[in-house]
Amino acid sequence: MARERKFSMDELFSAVKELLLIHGYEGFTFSLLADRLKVSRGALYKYYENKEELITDYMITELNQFLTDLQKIEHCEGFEAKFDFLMNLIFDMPEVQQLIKIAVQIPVNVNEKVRENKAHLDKLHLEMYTHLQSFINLGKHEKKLKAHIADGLILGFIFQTIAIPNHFGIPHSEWVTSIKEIISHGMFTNN
Amino acid sequence: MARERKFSMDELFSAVKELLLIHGYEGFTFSLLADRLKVSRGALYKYYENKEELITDYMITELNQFLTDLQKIEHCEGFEAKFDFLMNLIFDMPEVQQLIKIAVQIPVNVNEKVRENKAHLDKLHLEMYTHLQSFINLGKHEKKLKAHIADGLILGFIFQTIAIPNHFGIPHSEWVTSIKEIISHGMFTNN
DNA sequence: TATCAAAGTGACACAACTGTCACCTTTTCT
DNA sequence: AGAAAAGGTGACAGTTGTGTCACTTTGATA
Repeated sequence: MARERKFSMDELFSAVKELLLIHGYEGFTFSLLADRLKVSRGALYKYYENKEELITDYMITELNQFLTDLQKIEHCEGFEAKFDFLMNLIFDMPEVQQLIKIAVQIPVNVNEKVRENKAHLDKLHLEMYTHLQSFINLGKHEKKLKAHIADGLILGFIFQTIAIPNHFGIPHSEWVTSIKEIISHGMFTNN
Repeated sequence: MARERKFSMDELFSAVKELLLIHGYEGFTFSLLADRLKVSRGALYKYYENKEELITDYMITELNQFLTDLQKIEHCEGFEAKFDFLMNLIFDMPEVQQLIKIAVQIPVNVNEKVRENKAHLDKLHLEMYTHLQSFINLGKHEKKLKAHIADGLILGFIFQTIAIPNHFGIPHSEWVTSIKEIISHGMFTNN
């Protein structure tokens, strides 16, 4: 016994994502979002008390999605298959890195709900790193990854390179292939 | 015949930089800046009509500095020396990449001054790429850089990797050495 | 078809940022 | 000492965002 909603949760979150990436955390407002969803600003307050709650809620959903996909890395046999899987996964969600950076900016002292959400986010973030850590351990154990390079750098490297802006419009498949090659064997020739 | 200023141009710009990196373009305000400089907001309007003028002006100074330093790459003999020089240069200004991203967000339709500044910035940006382009050409000509990897990707890669956040506090020298190694020869072993 | 709960609206009061300006302060030059 | 010029201040009006709330709309169900 309820009226139909003018926007689905999916539409809401995809609008949040879009606006966050364009305007950044501080530039994101309920007014922008309401306009975008063709709804009055007041309607949004039926669901969230403030933008911090909304954004953290969205981030949790996004990170959960990423983690669910990431779990499937276990189905890949051996380091190289896992590496390929991971690269493709990250290429499908190139914004994850940027969103995590935005998440850090959210103040915690807004209310209890936000504190909870941030804690939840931290948990997910940690879980993500645990998974990736075991991937790196495998790579080093199989002697595929250089042992003397710090794990944190390997991780950071993989995430960061995905976010390289393709200013010159290089075709996607060439782009992906080349990035994989640089990450694996560098941009220098072997002479 | 004038009164002493409460802040130097250097202090102004370094405050702008700091606040920009923390709050992003939309989160940057004259109020924040005035507080930071311990000056009234009105004082800032003696120098700049709005934040767009101020930010673009700052960016021009920053990019000019970077370019001046970059020119010195010509003093290095051969590709490998130039590569080392460039890596060190970028490591000394890891924020350049992030600032350029912010520059893109500045709207052009504020006033004539801002339009001019943006055009100037574009010119400097292009000049920077021209320099780097000839660096890459040299690398490919000396057969040090893989010829089949697009120039735009090589550039993007170098810039982007510098900005990898060192979350785990790996010592700077190890960090730099490892990044150079990955860029040059990848993170895979040669088996 | 009458009811009721969820969804949505628009107005209100408040807070923050913006741009301007009359006025005050400090310094230097004559 | 007095004028001139640049630096600095605080208040004002305007705009945009925030959070709340009484009220209306919608649609399933009893």
